[in-house]
Amino acid sequence: MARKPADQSVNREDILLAAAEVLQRKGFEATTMKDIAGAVKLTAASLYHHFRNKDALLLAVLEAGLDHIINQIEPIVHSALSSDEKLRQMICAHVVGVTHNTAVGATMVFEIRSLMDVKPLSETASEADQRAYHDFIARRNRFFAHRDAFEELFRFVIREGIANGCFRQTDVGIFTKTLLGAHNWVGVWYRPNGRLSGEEIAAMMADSFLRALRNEG
Amino acid sequence: MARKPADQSVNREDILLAAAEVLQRKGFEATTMKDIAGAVKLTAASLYHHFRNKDALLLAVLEAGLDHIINQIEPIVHSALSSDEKLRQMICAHVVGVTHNTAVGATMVFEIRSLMDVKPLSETASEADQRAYHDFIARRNRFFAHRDAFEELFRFVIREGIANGCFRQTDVGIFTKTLLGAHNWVGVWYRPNGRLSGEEIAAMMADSFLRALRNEG
DNA sequence: AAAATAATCTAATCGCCATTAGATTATCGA
DNA sequence: TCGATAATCTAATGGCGATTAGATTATTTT
Repeated sequence: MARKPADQSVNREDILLAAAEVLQRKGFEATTMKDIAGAVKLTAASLYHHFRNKDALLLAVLEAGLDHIINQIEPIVHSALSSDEKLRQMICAHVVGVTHNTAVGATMVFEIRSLMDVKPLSETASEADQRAYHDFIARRNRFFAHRDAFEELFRFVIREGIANGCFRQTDVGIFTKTLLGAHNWVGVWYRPNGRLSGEEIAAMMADSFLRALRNEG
Repeated sequence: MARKPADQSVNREDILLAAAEVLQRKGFEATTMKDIAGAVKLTAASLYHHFRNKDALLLAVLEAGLDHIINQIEPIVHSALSSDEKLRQMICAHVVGVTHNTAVGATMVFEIRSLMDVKPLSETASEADQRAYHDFIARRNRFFAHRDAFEELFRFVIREGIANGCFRQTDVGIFTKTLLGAHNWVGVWYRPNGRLSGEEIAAMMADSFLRALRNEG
């Protein structure tokens, strides 16, 4: 059967973490396979043992990051808390998540475009390449859908809060975009040794957005 | 003396606008000189008549975008309006600016990193290259300073509003980052034929942020 | 019209980078 | 210990893309 991986060999997850760091620093297009390989002390060729190609590697980084944050936020949505407390916790979880791994956070923000313009398959592609390509596209579309679902979690709670009178009447779509834009941007400017911790920043942001949303009185 | 440019020849500004559009669509690293040249019906080589190299072209795009938005916002800061009215107008001007030219807006957000890792000059560089390089670096640093000054306009008005009791006590730095993150993100999701106009979106966002900031009562 | 300069082109060059081919080495299960 | 498979390596390949060299064409000034 499958052999148990040796302790000193590099595994998929090591590569994903290192790749996120490099991708944040240089951006997808400017990052070479050699850069990523170097970050885990491999040669570029060795990466192809773990990932089909550069696009697949990027997608894997993004998937891992998205899964992680969704797993943190979904339970809050389905809890028995009040809508405003839900939203507060969701904002904190998201912002703290971004500050705890700015690499993945920033990659999620900046490198998604690179997924969009994957070059079409050449005419003369083998059967196997065709299949691999379609698998990739399907997987990518699943990722985008997953990403929309993430945003929908926020919309859901805001809608709920408006319905039960906790929040004022407002345009849910715009408010959600405003919220997520602010969150995403944290990954750009946050510095681990800065004046404030991720938790402090998260609390302040949650405070502001709840003031913006809560009903008067 | 300098010849007056012919009407049918492509000028600097045509190139900047076209370049911003291409850069938004593909990102700096993925954009080739040929792409940009094609957008104004030139060959790649011809671009070098107008710009020293690709980095200089990017910098010129960013400078133009930043100048434009600063020119819109600076007068508001120095007007006689109340702090909250100033902030409302600044938010609207910024967001509308972003929606009116998403190309420049998104480029400002996404491509600045490319300016940061400009490769250092090779050892064997000519006198002229040395000078050109240092000019470029100086110009880039001026751009970054200019960008900080833009952010400072918002901080200034918020501080002022807190001082005169118009706004609640809050962390000015964090609030400003929150605000600008939300604004910048608009360039990512806004679509000209979407449900709402840039002006409508701007008004809603300004409304939310002013609720977040205003003193109670 | 002649000289000067601006704008553009065609045709290299040169290097880098994703990807592949084909070993080689390490680890595990039997 | 043997065979299988995983993990890694070295050494191409093939193409693309920024940049340059050197014409060529267009426009303006005198």
